[in-house]
Amino acid sequence: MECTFGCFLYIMSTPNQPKLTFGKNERLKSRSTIDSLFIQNNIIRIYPFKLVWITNEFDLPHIEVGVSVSKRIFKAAVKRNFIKRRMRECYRLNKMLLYKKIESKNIKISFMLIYVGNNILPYNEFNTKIKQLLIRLGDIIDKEND
RNA sequence: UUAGUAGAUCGUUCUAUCGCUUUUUAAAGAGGAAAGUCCGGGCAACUUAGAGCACCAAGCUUCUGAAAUAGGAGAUAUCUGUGAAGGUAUAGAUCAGGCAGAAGAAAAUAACCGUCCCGAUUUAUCGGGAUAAGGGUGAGAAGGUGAGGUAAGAGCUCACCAGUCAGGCAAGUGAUUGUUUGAGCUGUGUCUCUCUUGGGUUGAAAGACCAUGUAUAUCCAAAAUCUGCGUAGCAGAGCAAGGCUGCUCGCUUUGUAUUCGAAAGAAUAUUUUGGAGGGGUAGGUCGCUAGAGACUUUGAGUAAUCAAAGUUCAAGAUAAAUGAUAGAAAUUUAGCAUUUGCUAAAUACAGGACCCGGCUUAUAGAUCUACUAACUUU
RNA sequence: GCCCCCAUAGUUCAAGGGAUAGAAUAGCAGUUUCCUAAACUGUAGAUCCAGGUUCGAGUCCUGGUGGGGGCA
Repeated sequence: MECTFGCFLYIMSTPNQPKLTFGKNERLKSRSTIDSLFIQNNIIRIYPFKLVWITNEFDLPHIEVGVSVSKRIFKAAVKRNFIKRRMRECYRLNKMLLYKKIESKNIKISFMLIYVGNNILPYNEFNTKIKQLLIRLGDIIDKEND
């Protein structure tokens, strides 16, 4: 509650920023990039998430995100959908953290969020953990490009 | 009132902010099972000269249905339940064939014990025969009870009862039921077998279309070991074949290989370069949502269902949308308090993936109809 | 999404519907040895779950549960 309220204030205070959307072109879809992503195998782990990422050169600063939950751990399709929706929602609300870092660079970052936990955590934990993940990913990309 | 049985229905609602998918830019956006993928169909591709056998499935009657291991209404037998009800089975062969562990004398043309007769002698045993009334076993033991009959017995005979088969009469569309006549016809289960009906295979990752890059079938043209200088040839290196020789080193000739030819050359094959070019990978588009549709009313029918009239149709994603947060209300449960409030908790099973019809399984809670049992009151 | 297969001792595998479900190995106890190993003897341990058919199911039928594989 606290968090969403904060985000809302952030938007109101800086109206020139782009909207917090998460449309079709921001999703990770192509099979070949996913394959190469898992071959490179750059991993960041913060329980209950795992993040696999890769960078490419591109005309604009651009980010592609995919989301995944194992069928082994959660058998019911309802639970899997629920987790994926929450992950997408949390990414959508916090994605400015990453976009700020790569504003001036022509890079395409594509990464995949994988849920590794055994049970469903409450919404606040989702939010804080995904924030941590995005901040750490931004730092790593900064170092590599400088 | 409590506990049940059968059938039918619903399966949280509203507001605000930030988003997602489709597209007509203004709307719409997940179920009764969307699930399991157990049946059946549409649709698509493949195979297609026709027929039969094999194989698989179903098997009481009748109606419905596009069809079905589907549904409705019934029939008979049997099991469960006090009951309302529910489960299961039911084509044919009294006359085809096989099998039935252990137990038991014996599991089907029955003689172990027993009963009876005859003979023998060692006088309490042996041998030969007759006999299914009695005996333990077992899921199942040669229809049951009584009388006659007999050496002893036996459907051997008779009466009654139960069943089977065949015929008649009555009821019913029919399965079947009731009644009557006749035949001494009478063990249980299961499989093979016979008959009738149906079935080609694979599933939207089916299939159709567009097509960048890379490689390449095919066609056309040119060239023929490699490197350097450089476009005339030269130099160097290496390789293959032939010759000299018994063999190696070495020397020498030719230059893509094979065949034809005296030769020039021709044909075929291989490789390279350039051009044309088909299939087709990544990716994309279609298939892809108006259908054996849904709802309401009326009529027919016990019902499944059918007919007519009217109204209405706005999910179409593809690493895969339909959400998140906050607030309010509703329902249930528990506690406090006490008949109306407060507090807390909970609100099931579960998420479309081409579309329909069924079946099966999961499911908090709520509602309606009919019926049953028990208790109470009148 | 569609299609197929499997489930038996701790593990790897057997078992035509028929008596108390078998073998190897691992476990435990004992014998042997100064001790250990090897060897020998004994012992305990199991049909994924729920219904049905049958006189009788590990096996046959139905429905669930779990695991594995294939189709680009």
